Amino acid sequence: MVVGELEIRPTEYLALASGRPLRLTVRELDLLTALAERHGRIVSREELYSVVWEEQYRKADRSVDVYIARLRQKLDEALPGRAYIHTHFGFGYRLSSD
Amino acid sequence: MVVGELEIRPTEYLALASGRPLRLTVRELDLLTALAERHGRIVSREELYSVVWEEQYRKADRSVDVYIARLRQKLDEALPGRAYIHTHFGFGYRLSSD
DNA sequence: GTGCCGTTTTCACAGCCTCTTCACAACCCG
DNA sequence: CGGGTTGTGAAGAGGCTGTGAAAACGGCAC
Repeated sequence: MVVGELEIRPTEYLALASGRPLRLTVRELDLLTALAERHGRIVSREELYSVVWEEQYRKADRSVDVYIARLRQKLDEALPGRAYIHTHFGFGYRLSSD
Repeated sequence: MVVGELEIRPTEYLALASGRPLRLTVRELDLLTALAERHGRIVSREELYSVVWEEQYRKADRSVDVYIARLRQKLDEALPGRAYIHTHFGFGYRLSSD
């Protein structure tokens, strides 16, 4: 699965940025995978939470936001200046290479 | 849902003008969706308010008017010169492509 | 069991964005 | 004209998001 300079191989628990492996935790990789499977689309917190955490989203839960922040940090370390994860206020997040 | 050069996909939180995504807020998208679902018909403020705000319309509330103005601005940026939202004095608003 | 260590979850606060309301201008119609 | 209706910029309040840090959790070695 490829999005811009990102390549994700969920079956190998592996994510690459410009060919270099990212050091991600399980949750981080699951979240990135969920976004990558839906790249270009806006995905709600509800959908992300239900897919990654495999349980009903409790409103006011901030887990998704916290992990989005961590992914952004790691992606920015690997690929400075690129903005892969976009926030859509009131809707959710979107992964894309532009 | 298509009206002229507008395409609206509420389930994806997305509205396109000539294929390009519009940057809308939640309320703006809800209002545009409500108008699009009724395109070609005159829709009263009461109806728009009850659908989008999900509560009883208080007369003299100007929220609908303010959001119509914002939608017009954003639609005109995306599709200059086109007039999609028409005012029917004393009755309400109507969305159409002519 | 106990201690360690990396991960996950929760909390708190700051900053930002949107929504609502207001005020005044412009407009419509008798 | 005159009175009601609509257009719209601006501002404050409230809600949403970003994020560092603390607390809770869980696996592993001893």
